[in-house]
Amino acid sequence: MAEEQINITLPDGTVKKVQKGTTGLEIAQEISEGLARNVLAAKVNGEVWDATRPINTDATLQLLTWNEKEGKSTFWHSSAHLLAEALEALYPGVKFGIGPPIETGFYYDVDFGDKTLEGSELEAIEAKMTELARRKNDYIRRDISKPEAVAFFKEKGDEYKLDLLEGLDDGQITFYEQGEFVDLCRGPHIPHTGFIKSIKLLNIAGAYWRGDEKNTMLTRIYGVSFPKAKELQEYLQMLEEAKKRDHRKLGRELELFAFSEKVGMGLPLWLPKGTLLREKLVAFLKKAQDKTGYEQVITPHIGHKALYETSGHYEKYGKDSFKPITTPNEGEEFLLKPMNCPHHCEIYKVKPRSYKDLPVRYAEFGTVYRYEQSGELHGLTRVRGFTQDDAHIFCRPDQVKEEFIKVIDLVLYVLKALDFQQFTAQISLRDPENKEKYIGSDEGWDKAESAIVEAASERGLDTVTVLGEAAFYGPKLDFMVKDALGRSWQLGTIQVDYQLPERFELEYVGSDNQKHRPVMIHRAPFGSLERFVAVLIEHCAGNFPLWLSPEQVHVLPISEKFAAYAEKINRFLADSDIVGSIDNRDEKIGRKIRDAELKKVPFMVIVGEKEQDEGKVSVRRHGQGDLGSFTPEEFIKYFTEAVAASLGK
RNA sequence: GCCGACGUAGCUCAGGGGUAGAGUGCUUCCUUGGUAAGGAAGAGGUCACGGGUUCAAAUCCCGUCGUUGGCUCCA
Repeated sequence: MAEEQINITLPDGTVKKVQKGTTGLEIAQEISEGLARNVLAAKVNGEVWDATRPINTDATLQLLTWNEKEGKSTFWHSSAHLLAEALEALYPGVKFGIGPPIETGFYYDVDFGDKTLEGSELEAIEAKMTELARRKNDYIRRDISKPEAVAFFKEKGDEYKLDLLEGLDDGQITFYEQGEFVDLCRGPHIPHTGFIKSIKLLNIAGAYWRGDEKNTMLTRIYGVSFPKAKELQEYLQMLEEAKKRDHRKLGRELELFAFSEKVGMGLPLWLPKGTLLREKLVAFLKKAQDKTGYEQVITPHIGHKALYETSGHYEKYGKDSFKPITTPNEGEEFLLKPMNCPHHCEIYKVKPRSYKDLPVRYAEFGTVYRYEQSGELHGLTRVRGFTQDDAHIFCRPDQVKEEFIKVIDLVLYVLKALDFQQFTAQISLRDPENKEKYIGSDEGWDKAESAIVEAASERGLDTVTVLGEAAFYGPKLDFMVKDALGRSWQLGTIQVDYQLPERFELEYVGSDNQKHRPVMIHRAPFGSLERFVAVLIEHCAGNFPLWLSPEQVHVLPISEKFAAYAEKINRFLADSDIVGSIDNRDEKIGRKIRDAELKKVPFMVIVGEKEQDEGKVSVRRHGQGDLGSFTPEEFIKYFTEAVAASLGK
């Protein structure tokens, strides 16, 4: 019987005629053996398939290798199955949750019953995985009926897989099998385990089944794997490098901030250099805000409980917050300020407003306190006391979009000035399935959400939209930036709010002489100074832009004989607003230079006999070395230009 | 808050049932120097805290606190 032929279109446009039922891998073999050895999966008509799955219709085909993102994730997904196989071999009777690939690597959620898995056991599991990988077991896909699948996992006693099966339709269910291990899985997978050459199980964590804290906590094992041993080494080295940028380490080394058990967890202490850095950031933003019509206000650190009851924050967060502060007056309760918006609403209300006054923009570097869960605290990125670069814009409904766009521009200006090239603009909307989590009318929400979407698209932002990430009173546009280890943090945020003006009964008189409700825009370009500084430290590895550096120059006398001249130079620099200090330790110049380099001080000014006689200074730049001899005036000029360059980036 | 790991000198870490060690930093002295570590001496630790086991605990066990990797949360 003549076999049916199908047309396979390759990415370069060539069309191959092959027999129906040919696999991606077989086509790869026709192209070259070398390619076939590296094919992990096949993208058939835009869908990622097993390379070994027969193709039965005309199709476009892209062969996926380690170089493609989908190739990697297929590889890691298969690695997760390999982990499960090893676990089942070593710990018979364990039950499995889910085991997906992640951005880098994979994990598997496992229920070990009463046993706790210790970190020391990971090595043995890795060894078992390697052993199983060497067997080059095929990953075999099998369609299975729902009753059969249910029977299989009932027999096995795996309630998690049964739970997953409940959500699947009969006819859509597939099993994958490699070696002794069978899993409920949509696939796709790599052809066989032999591709997995190098495995590292990184850590153990707890994770709730289906992400719900009411459910059982499973043991999550994170790992990463590679087709070559060298790549694992490189990856581990990259992790080591990333650790060097950790803001917690650099914060200590550069004496920027500290924590104290006695003060309390999550309550950062800003050291002099950190404070200077922070104040420079504040001055920078204030200047930008002054130009765009903001007015600074100051509000107290506590407020009547009733203030937050009005705003709705107390109902939403009261249980899990710092408890109210009581007073000698019976029944009087104040809350430590967890956000500035209610205070700013009250400022808006100090006088009647005309439509001609709007928008008003109240800005405050407002320190707030939130009782974050202890397990959430993390360096400066998640703390219990922090300062928001907050502002609230009160405007007419017809001004919302324009104001929102202006704020986007301000945020982009800030990110650009600090050289954050890579960020994600995330539109955070409410979860339509869980509307009870939010306050206010559908109408207000719809208006707010569309204002954000329109403003973002008008500015051509490349956005991702996430449902369920909105604040309880309104949707947000969040600017996300990654830390050294690739964890995403929200920095800037802009929020449109129709609810608080309602709750605080904010009004303005329109041109029709009627009372109207203004709209509120909450915004913070840094987000919080704490988190921003943390991410900034990791971003620049402690080498701050010159204008921002809390230690711009070290004056290094060759010996104490030149202490007076060094003092004179230092004063000269200080008069030009250069932040500097003299290293007058009894050390050789080589040592002083080394220490200044390690402290990442941008400029070193070296003064000895030669300089003193000539009335000059020798200049050395961090990471660049000797720049030669300058008169003090020449150096100031050079320095000033360098500052301008660091700002203009 | 939950699961795991960790907690020894300011910092980085070694050690480990018989009352503590290195490097670095710090102090003092010598040295007065030329572009990434000069030399010597000294001070500094209830081995996070509280219980328990033991003749004996920094070491083993339990609890607490803190840090940390995740989960959940994030106004």
